[in-house]
Amino acid sequence: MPDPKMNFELDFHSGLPIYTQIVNQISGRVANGILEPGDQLPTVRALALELRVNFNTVARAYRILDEARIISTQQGRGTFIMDKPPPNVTEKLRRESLEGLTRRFIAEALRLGFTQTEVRQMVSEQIKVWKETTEVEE
Amino acid sequence: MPDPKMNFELDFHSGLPIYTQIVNQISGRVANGILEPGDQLPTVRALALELRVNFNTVARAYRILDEARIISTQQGRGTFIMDKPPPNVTEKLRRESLEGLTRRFIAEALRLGFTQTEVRQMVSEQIKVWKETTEVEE
DNA sequence: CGTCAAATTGTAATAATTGTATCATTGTCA
DNA sequence: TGACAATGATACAATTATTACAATTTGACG
Repeated sequence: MPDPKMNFELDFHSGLPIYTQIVNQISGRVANGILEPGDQLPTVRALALELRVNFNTVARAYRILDEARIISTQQGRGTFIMDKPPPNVTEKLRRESLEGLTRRFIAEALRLGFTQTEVRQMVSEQIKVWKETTEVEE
Repeated sequence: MPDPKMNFELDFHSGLPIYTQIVNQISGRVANGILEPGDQLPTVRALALELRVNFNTVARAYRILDEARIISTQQGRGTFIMDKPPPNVTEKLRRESLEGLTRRFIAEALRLGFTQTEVRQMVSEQIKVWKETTEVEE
């Protein structure tokens, strides 16, 4: 039985690429709350079968959604809706959120026996790496 | 009760295979002395249950660690930490462990929409706070 | 103490499921 | 026609599922 949350309507004559239509429909369902964090999406092959398209096309859509951090694709496990990024919340809450995340990271690193210097250096290094691999940012 | 030495954090979104993450986290704890020679690791089935993965995946990680002489798996008995690897190896393992931990933190923070600058500043701030509350360090 | 059965632990093999990577084909449009 | 995007075909890697098995420990029982 096809997933009721997934009854897509593809328009093969719209000129819009199929993978784009899949991306739009999934992200739309996420935005509407029909798909919620943790929900598992159909496998690339199952959805491809349902939509009568090649599974590579579905995989391409999933990859785009994965890069957009909307879903999480996990080889051998499946694909799942990611947690929503924090809604537009007050600057105070935003800061507290980051503070908690950072405190847990620091505490864990120090608990594991790393020095403050090591942690600082690694953070700088990894931020630099991230910047290089993601082009423009901030 | 989960083993306090074993509170792993798997990142199913990192692209790194699960078994690799398990290998890195265990070898990192060994390199840092959190896990000491003779310590018993959770059984493959127990750790698999805790991490919500198949026990074959844990067994694969244990097998790799066993071949690297970091742990000793003994059928019917369990798995135990072997002697600490030589310093040049532990240094490598230590670094890789911290790198993984840091990458997960940075990825999560940036995913939540924080900028690199915000992350950098918060890390500096929290390290300073930690230093003040724990007196001597390093 | 000695013995045996059950439980526990790691090992192994195999198949199925899932996403990934790469290249080939098709089709559209300038 | 030629270039490029979209799609298809194929092979591959990671994980899961299932099952069976061997070594060891544990505990009951005499």
